[in-house]
Amino acid sequence: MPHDRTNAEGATIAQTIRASGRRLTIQRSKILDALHRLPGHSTAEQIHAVVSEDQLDAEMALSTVYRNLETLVEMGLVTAFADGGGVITYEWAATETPHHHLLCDGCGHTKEVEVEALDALTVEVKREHGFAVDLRHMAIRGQCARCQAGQSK
Amino acid sequence: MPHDRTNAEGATIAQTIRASGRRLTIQRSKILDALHRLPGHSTAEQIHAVVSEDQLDAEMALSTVYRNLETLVEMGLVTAFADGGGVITYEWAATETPHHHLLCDGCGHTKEVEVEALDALTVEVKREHGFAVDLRHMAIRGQCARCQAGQSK
DNA sequence: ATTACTGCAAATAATTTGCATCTGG
DNA sequence: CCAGATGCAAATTATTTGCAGTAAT
Repeated sequence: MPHDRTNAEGATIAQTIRASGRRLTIQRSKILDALHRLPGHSTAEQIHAVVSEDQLDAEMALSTVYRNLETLVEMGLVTAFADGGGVITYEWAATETPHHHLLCDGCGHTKEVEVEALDALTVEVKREHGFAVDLRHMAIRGQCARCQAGQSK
Repeated sequence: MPHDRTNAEGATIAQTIRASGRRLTIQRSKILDALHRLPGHSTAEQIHAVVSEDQLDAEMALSTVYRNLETLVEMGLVTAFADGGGVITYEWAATETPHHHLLCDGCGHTKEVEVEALDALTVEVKREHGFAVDLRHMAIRGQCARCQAGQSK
C-alpha cells in the first residue's frame, strides 16, 4: 500500500522505522500515507477519518492514531502543533516549503504565509538566548484585515 | 476590597464593568484582584487557588473563575494565551511590558524575552497581509540551549 | 518466539453547560 | 424587582492509559 517513500537521508521510511526497533504495521503504514497525502495540518480525528475511509478492512482505533502520531513525532517524521484551542494538529515533517500561520482571533481563520522577518527573528533569538527557533510551529496571532474593519466578533 | 483601579481610558474598572451591563460581584472583584496581583500568566486553577486563599468566606466555584475569565477576555481587560498543552493561561492585559515566550519543546520550559525582530515582523505582516499581529500571544517554539546540547528529551 | 502494536473500554484533564437559586443595581 | 451571576453537578472534548490478545520481524 505505501510505496517506498524516502526521507531526508535517502532511506525509505520503512527502513527508518525498522531501524529504530519499531514495526511497520498496517495501521502505521496507513497513517503515514494519510499524513503524506493530507495537505496542511490535520487533527488526529481527521487523520483517523481519512484512514478509515478506504473501508476495506476494519476501522482502526482512534487511540492507535494518537499513539502512532506520538511515535512519529518522536522520530521526527511528523511535527505536532498546538494552536489556540487545546487541539493538536499534525503534519508531515518533510513538507518542503516552510510556512507560518496567521491566526485571526476575530474569525478564527488561519492563513499560511511566508514572513521574511522570521529569519531575522531566528538569528536574533539564537544569538541572544541560544534558543533554536522552530519556525514550523510559529503561530502568529492577531486580527485579519476583515475583522479589523468591521469588528465582526 | 479592590481599590479603584483605572484602565487605559482612565475610568475605574468598576465603571467599565458596570457600563457594559455587567455586575461587579464579590467573586469578579476577587478574580480581578488576583489577576492584578499575579505576575505573569496564570491558569484558571492558579487564579482559583489565589482567590480561595483568603479563606474568610466560602470558596468560589471553579466554573465561576472560568466564566469570569471568559467575560474579562471579552471585555479586553484580560488576555488569554494557549501554550503547547491544552492549558490556557490568563494575564492582566494592562501589564505594561510586552514580552514574548520562548517555549522549549525539549524540556517544556518557558522563558519570557524581548525580541526586537518582532517589531519588524509586525510591520511586514501588516504591510503584506493587512494582518494586525498581537504580540502578546506570540509563542516562539524550539529548543533551548540546554536541550540542544545534551539531547535530554 | 519475542515483544512491539492494536483494540477496547475505562480514566484523565481541562473546560463548559444546565439549572435552580441568589444578589447587585 | 429582575436580569445577570453563582454554585453544584453532570456533560463535553481531546487525549491517555491499562490490559489482554494479535501480529511483525
